[in-house]
Amino acid sequence: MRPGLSTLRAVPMFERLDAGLLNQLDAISEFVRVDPQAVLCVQGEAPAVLHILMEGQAALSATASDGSHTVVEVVHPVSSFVLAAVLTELPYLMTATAITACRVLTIRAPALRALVRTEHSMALALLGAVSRDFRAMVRLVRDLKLRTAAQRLGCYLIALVDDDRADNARLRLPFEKGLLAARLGCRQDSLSRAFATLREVGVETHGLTVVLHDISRLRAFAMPDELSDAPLPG
Amino acid sequence: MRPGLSTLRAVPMFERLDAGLLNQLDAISEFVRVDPQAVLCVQGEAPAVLHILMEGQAALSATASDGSHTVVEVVHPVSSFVLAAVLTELPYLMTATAITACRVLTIRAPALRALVRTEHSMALALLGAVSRDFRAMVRLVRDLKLRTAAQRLGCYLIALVDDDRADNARLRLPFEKGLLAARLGCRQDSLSRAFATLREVGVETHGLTVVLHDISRLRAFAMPDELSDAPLPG
DNA sequence: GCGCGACGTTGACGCAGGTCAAGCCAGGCC
DNA sequence: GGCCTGGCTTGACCTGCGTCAACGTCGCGC
Repeated sequence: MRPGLSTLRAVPMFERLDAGLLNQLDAISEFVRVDPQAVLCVQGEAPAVLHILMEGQAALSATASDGSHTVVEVVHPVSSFVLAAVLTELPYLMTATAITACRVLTIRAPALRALVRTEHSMALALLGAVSRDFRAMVRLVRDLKLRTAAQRLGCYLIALVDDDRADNARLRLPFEKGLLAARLGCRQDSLSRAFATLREVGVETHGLTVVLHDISRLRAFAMPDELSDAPLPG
Repeated sequence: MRPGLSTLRAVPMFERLDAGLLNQLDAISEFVRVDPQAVLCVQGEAPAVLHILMEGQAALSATASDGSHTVVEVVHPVSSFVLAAVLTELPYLMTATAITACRVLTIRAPALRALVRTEHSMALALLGAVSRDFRAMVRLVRDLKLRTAAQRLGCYLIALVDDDRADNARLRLPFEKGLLAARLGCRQDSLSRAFATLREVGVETHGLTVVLHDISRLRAFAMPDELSDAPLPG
């Protein structure tokens, strides 16, 4: 099914494009439903389409030749993935799997590349998108090397609080802890231990609801970045 | 000092640009010598210039607010760094330090962004460059999570061998082991142990010269990627 | 020759986090 | 009610690697 202009305009990297271009995009796109556990693309294959996740959650994971694998990123709406592979025409570096039921916008790679080549505004839009993706990866590397799982969890919780000034908050995790663990780059067991560690800095959990009793203490423990590129999606 | 067209053409991402554009680039660039230990840009500052390393080695490192820091990448000629920061106009995520004496091409950020906005071919050139950078970061994350230091070292050594078919080789490390350790994302101590581990799969070292007695065994141990985006620079 | 410093190696130790297994709790179904 | 299943937690254990310290080696200036 064609996505239509309103759907395309809901994609941040396309929001500045004019209607003519959106129509061209519409002509090379499909808007599809995807079942949980479905595989959207496979590491090592040549990129056929650009994916933009509109609803649901997907995991990007890498597999080594001995079969061990790791979740590199959890994608939330609305954001694209495998953009760099599509632009360079090089094989996907990761396998994308739907975690929940998803709605995904797929854009045919060769046609998209043609559009980039002819349309300057499209090139600029994608340039911004890849640059932001790149920075997200740099942050990820930095997080993995400089922070413990408990600190990463702390940063995540702090980012979930709307009010910057509040010193305590009650919030609800947007998804199951297994998925949260993947997002934070650790196993579920370790996430459990991380929550246990955070209890000492005033974090209380009951299922998916979390109470932060002392955000400044939590902040001192987790050392979140002063500034982030973009609001955290979930 | 102005770099001149021949220098600009030596930069892979600029090699396809026409002379007019290169002249415009030349007008907004400087070609500078940098002493070892000099700081090229500082994490958290707004990006003033794009850097392109023409000679020497530089380290990109990230620092947490508690002062701990880590080398994210070692840059080799000829490649740019902090491109994404320049394009998004967001603060540098890393600090760049010259490891050896370097020659660096710097391009003023606002003028470069203006050029990107008006010149389609420039936008395309940078789009390719950021995409490749992005993929390099994905590989880095995957390496950190799926391979041990010894395996990373093994992959590195295998990549240094010119002849794919050879089953043994003698080679010389292109720089000191301390720097190699940074490149592989570990301390020098761990690199030493990694070399010790590789002895069991037929790797012999004498100072900077390394002898690989059984590349297929080494390959089985390190599990290098079948395909790489680009030849390894060093 | 001597001392000295840079580089490199090795051993002892600690910590973060992966793995495995057991246990706990809640919901759904019979 | 009993039972199963799936999410979550906990404990025991192990491994990879960072840290610290000691030591070997090479090259340099004296």
